[in-house]
Formats: sequence, C-alpha cells, structure tokens
Amino acid sequence: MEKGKRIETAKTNSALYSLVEALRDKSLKITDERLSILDVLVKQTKPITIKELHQITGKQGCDLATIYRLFNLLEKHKLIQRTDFGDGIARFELLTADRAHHHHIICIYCSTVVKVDECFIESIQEEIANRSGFKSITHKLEFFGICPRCQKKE
Amino acid sequence: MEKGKRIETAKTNSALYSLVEALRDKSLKITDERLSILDVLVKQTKPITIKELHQITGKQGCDLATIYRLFNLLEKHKLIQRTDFGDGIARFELLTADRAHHHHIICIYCSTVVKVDECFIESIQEEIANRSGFKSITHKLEFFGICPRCQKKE
DNA sequence: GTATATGCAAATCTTTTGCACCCCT
DNA sequence: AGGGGTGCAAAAGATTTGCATATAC
Repeated sequence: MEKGKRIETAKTNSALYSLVEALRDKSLKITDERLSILDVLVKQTKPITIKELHQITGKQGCDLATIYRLFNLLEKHKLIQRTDFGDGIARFELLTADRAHHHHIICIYCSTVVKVDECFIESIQEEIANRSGFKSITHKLEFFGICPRCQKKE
Repeated sequence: MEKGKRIETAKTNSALYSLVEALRDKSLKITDERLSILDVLVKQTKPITIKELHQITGKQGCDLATIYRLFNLLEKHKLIQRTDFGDGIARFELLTADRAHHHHIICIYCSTVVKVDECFIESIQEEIANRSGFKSITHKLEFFGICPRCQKKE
C-alpha cells in the first residue's frame, strides 16, 4: 500500500481503525510506519515475531528498531501481549476486544500453533493470592505437544 | 572446594550424588567442572541464570560456554527444567525426585520468586488433547504479581 | 586409546540505545 | 512550534560454535 494513503484506508478496516482510535486515546502519534505495522498485526491469527513482521512489511515497512520501540509501547499500554514459546524469541499479538486473553498449544516438532480459548486459571490465582500474599496476579501459560500431523510421521 | 577432591566429596551430599548417578546412567562424563556446577545447582531454592551460577562458582568454576553446553545437555535429558520469567534470560532448576514439576510466582517489582507447589493443569491438558488432537502435552506456566513487601511501598 | 569435555575467542542473534533529523498534532 | 517518532549505526546481552587441547572412561 502506498504511504500517505494509509490513514484514509485504515477507515475501511474496522480492526485497524479501532486500533488507531486506541492510539489516539493514548496520545500516541499515528504515522505511516505504525499503520503498516498494525496493518500486518491485525491480519495475524497467531503471535508473530518482530523479524517476521519486518519481512512481511518489506521495503514498504520501517526499521527494526521502530518495531521494537512500538511493541514495547503497545505492551505497556496493554494493546498487545508478549508471548514466549520457549525459544528465546519474543512473539506478539493483539489484545483487542475480540482477541481477549488466551493461550496456545505449540507442536514441539513443527511449531504449529493452535489457540486455546478457555482460560481456567483465574480461579486458581485467587487461591495463590490468599496463600502467597501476592496481589494483582497475572500469568503466562503455554502448552506444548505433538500436533496431529506430526503424530502420523512418528 | 579444591578440584580433584570433588568426586569424593560428592558422596557425602545425597542430592549431588544422585545427580552424579544420573550422569553415569546416561554415559555423561563426570568432570570437576560439572561437579562444581551441579554443587551450586543443588543448593538453589529457585531457578538460577547461567550468569549467576558462573559468578557463584567464581574462579573455581568453569567457562560460561561449558555451563551453556552442560545445561543444554541436562535439559535434553530432562534433569533440569528451563524457566522463563519473561525477561529474555533463561533460568534453570533441577528436576529431580523431590523437586518435581511446579511453578513460580514472581514479583513484577522486586523479582522475588515464590514456588507454587500445586499444579492444577494436568486435568486441563486432557481436555485440550481431546479437543486439539495434540498428544504428549506439557506446559509452561508462571504467575506474576506484586509481593507483600512491594505492596507496602505503593 | 578414543570419544567426549573444556577453554578461549569469535561469531551469531535478539534487543536496546544515542543521536541527528523528520513529522504528526 | 514542540514533543514524539524514525533511521541508521553502534552497543549491549545472551547464547552458540569452531578449534585446539585436555581428560574421563
């Protein structure tokens, strides 16, 4: 997409546009670079690494440092969630209305990622709070296993 | 501890000695370097980073690369577990009999770590297996919150 | 004796940062 | 106009790797 036209185009994409609104709310500036990043982000169905996102945006995109800076900002504002699949590379995905808190199951052979919608942990956190004295408890949970396709190869 | 005497001394420390037995079982060589690493490891009450371990062993210890190589090996043999506290630094702890699978709660302010003994997830994994078709499911779960001491500072 | 382990240094990879310049609001 | 935001390059940190040497078995 041609730069400069992105802000206009964003209006036709509701997921993207609501993100733009969120940026405005938080007094974050809306730039072509940010729009191209967010445009890729809203299309993902699973967490994406910064390197992957950088490759997808290609020459229309922006510097890696800009993506790192934006993602740190968005994480601070709770608009994206950082996920760790245990390989030392940070992955990110949107945390907007229809994409509330959830987990994943990752195939240890082929890295296929499947979303796990239910989160069963909230009730447990209460008990942990009582016992440990901690408050404002959150959690990170990922499942690992062997996906159906890889089971066939065994 | 003086090098060369470690293998003898190991026999007086049951936690360390059972680890040595495990190495022998798997045809891994028992060196002074490995003993000094494992000696520190068995004394920990929470996951330790490789840098921390390297500093504790001090000049009696070994090269960082040796620790990295040993830990990758031990992880492959399921003798230690890698833990991620979300800061991009790998932490490790023993996975021997009395230290079975468990989780942690980490203070987001001061990084205090408290062990969470119960693991409530096993039953959930069964349901996820049924629904997703994945098998051999494992999981990584960490809790984050504000510890009692940091609550007082707020 | 042989396979494995180690030290050292260099390389790799992810992420952060300093700084001059640019642009959204 | 002014405070972010960006690109570029350099720096910082964690981890891995190649290779010659050393050592457990």
